[in-house]
Amino acid sequence: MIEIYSQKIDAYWFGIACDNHGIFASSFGVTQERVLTNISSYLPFNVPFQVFHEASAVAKNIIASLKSIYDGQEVSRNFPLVLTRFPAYTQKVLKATAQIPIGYLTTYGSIAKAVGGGPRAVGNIMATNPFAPIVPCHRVVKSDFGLGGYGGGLKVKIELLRKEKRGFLTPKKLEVGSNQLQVFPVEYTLRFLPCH
DNA sequence: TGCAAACCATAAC
DNA sequence: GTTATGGTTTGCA
Repeated sequence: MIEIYSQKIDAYWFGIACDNHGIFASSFGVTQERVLTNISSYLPFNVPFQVFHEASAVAKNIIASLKSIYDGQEVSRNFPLVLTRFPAYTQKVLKATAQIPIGYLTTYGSIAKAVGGGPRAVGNIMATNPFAPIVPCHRVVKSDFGLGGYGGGLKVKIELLRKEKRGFLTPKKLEVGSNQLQVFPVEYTLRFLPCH
């Protein structure tokens, strides 16, 4: 049985769907309804689930981490994401995205270069990211460092990136699989925005 | 700048 | 099987 929990912390609702294997989906947003429908849309249709009013200790803990991520803080914990139900390519893209460190971002095209496939395919996977904000799809932008899109609205994407500013100056390369993923300081995108 | 065409994995039919 | 759909990219005027 998959259990869904949601909880409001400050201005946002955070929610997760999990069982004892791990996390099936996570989400955050302004309204509880939005978060819950979003999460349930990512669940396998043939698996029963139940929405709980009170979060368990484990769930509360994970939700607290989601809030920390939203606040732009470093969260050093291993989230047990259940990825196996997704196509192999989708898994590769999600894993690569998960490796982007705070303070950096990359482009749809860079991910495509690192894991194969094309930029549009990567964009599609970002658009349906079941693990926001654990898999930081807000750290993926266009090749010209324009914002691209964001499920929760571009305002939120900007908000997150601003909080993640760490003052890094130069791009660097990450090892993903047998290839490399180029990442850039978030300032590369923020500098184009008003009042950065 | 702006536009058109190429690109590519998925999901929906 | 086929088609439609993008959170893209690149090239060219």
